[in-house]
Amino acid sequence: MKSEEIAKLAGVSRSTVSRVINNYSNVPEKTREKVMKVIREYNFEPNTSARVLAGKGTDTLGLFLFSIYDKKNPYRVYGNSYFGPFLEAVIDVGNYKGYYVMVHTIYNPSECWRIRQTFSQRRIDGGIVIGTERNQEIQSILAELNHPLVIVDYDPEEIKAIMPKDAKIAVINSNDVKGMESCVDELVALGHTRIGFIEGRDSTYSGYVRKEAFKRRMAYHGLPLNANYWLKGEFVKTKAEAAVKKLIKSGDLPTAMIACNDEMALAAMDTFKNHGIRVPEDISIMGYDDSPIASVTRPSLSTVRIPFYNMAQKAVEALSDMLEKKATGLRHYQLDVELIQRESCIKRP
Amino acid sequence: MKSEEIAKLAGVSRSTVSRVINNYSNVPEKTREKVMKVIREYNFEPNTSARVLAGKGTDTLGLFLFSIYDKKNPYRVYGNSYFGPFLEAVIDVGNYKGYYVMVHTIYNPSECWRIRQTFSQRRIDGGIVIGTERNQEIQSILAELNHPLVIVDYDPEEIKAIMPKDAKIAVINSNDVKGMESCVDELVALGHTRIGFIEGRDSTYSGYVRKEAFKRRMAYHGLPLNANYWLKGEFVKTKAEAAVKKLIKSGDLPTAMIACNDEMALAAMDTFKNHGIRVPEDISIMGYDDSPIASVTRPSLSTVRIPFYNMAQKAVEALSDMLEKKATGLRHYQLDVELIQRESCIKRP
DNA sequence: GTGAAAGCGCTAACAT
DNA sequence: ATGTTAGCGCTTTCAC
Repeated sequence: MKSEEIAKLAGVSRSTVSRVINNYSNVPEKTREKVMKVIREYNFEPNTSARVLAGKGTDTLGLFLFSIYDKKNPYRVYGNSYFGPFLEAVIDVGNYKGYYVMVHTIYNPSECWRIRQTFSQRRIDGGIVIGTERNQEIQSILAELNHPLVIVDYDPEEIKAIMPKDAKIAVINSNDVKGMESCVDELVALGHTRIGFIEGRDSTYSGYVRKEAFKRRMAYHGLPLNANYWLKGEFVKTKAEAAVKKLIKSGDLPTAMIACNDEMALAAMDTFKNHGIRVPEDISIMGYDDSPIASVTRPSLSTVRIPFYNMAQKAVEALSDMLEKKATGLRHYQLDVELIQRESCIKRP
Repeated sequence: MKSEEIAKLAGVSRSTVSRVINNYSNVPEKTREKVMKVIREYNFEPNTSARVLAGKGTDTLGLFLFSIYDKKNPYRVYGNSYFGPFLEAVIDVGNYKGYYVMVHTIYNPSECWRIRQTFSQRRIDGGIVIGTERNQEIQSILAELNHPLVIVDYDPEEIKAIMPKDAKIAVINSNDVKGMESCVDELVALGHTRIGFIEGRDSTYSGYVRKEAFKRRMAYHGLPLNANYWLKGEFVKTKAEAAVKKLIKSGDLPTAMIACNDEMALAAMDTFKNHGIRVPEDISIMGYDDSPIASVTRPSLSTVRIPFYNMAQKAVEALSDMLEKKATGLRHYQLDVELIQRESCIKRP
């Protein structure tokens, strides 16, 4: 079924059918209804490719998830507390606003060209990128991209530096400084002074900001940074586990630790428990993200809640604004976070 | 940049560029290289809409997730153990095979038309549907659909009945009979005789099959079905919680319960614990799915592992086979499941 | 207010 | 082996 047949059946021309489909104002109600009747009767839907080729948008958004996880692990993206709820929200809000959503996973900076390809093939009108690490590949893609794009978790200053002035781009972050400060403050309030830290990744904006915020907040409270208590976890379970084992072997433990995500916090809890070190009695553990597991594990995990759903919502809205030309240039949104007190952090023993 | 410009720069005609892009055999290596050089230099990507309009496929798969969850809950799909890993795997395997993946969430049978629309607009070549309940809407969509489709968790007999004989369709299930039988067998082996059951949804194929399998296996072991131990959970946390509360209030508890998914099992565990009933010391709890939370909660959850990743993989492969015309008619695949013994089920007290 | 006709960028049948 | 040409189904100027 094509518009020409609809036209014939309704006794009008293709142009009129097109006008009806696109809600042109200069079609009298009577004609419109006559055409709509035929359209409904035959469940006619215009061919998207033809519309796009003739100049319309695709009404499709591209979502690009950068995964740092092992390709073999079936839960790698959904274990990742970011992606699950975020993806869901993008699809939700996107569909609600009338967009189709195309999803890609990118496992490696060398696959960044997929972003450019998807745009070049005119498959999408705009894109959302999340989980990107800072590297040459993504930077060169961004610098040359001339389509609306939303980047989640990225340094807005760097974007400003590499993007052309008139690029339609939005950056969305959560308040990592406040989040990490509230972690330190909470542990300090509980009487802890020997506080350990499990780093994320420096190449990630949030990983970097959380690390810096931790250092500054510790100094603010006049607390020392003990190199032995500083673990490199890279946001990954196995790395955190290995680092915690080394810490335990050293025989010198802090009374509390902050992990840069829930997954590492969980790995730390399990490792401590397996070595007969009780959580939270012997050591308090603070997570970050408030992923679904945080409330389910025992002891439940004190953590910082990132408003993933709201961030995704904001992302789609920002993209939609840029697509409808309501917005140009660089915009930056920072969403608020919240400390969630649960069982894994208690008063210093 | 369009193929005509590439042609001019390479000193050939558009047809030759097209032949190179589509890997036609009758292009000599020398010409191919000459054209490819220009294509690479300009990062040329052919316009998808034009290709589709000219008769090529979209190389896009549609994934339709039917969610029974509350639209307000940000984790509703990812809390759903099915969707997270499944979605991930479809994107993964799909991308790997060179397909783009478009994802939709459907919250209501009345939104089923979105499936037909996406096909009618020629946005996708084939579709995968998961989580569908049996109802008029989906049946009429299926009956009229003339594109390759994969349905996960659906009654193959019904499909056979409503679909035209030559329809390209595949049904993928996991072995729910075996899964539920192994649950009952395990509890019986642990000495339990008073075994309760938290139902899923009858309108769901897996929900129905698990229920029937439970009844039959109890009879097989000569065990009674106590109406008081039979709870309606509808696969949903809150319903399971309410039903368990009622059970507790009755004062008559079984020594073990089987829930039709992990989420309800978790809700049951929490509810029992909150009422001072110990799991597993006072009552054993068996889940179903082996979602990410199952191994993380304490006590960890004994459950049946559904091979989500493999099912998704199979789904994409089956779809791909149908798209490449290697397969026609109805195919049915049933994947194997595995009982996972953890801490929530122990010998009868 | 409505129709005729050009054109979007590509593929494929045909011609050479 | 390569170029020419006719569409694919729609939108959109331009006439009337």
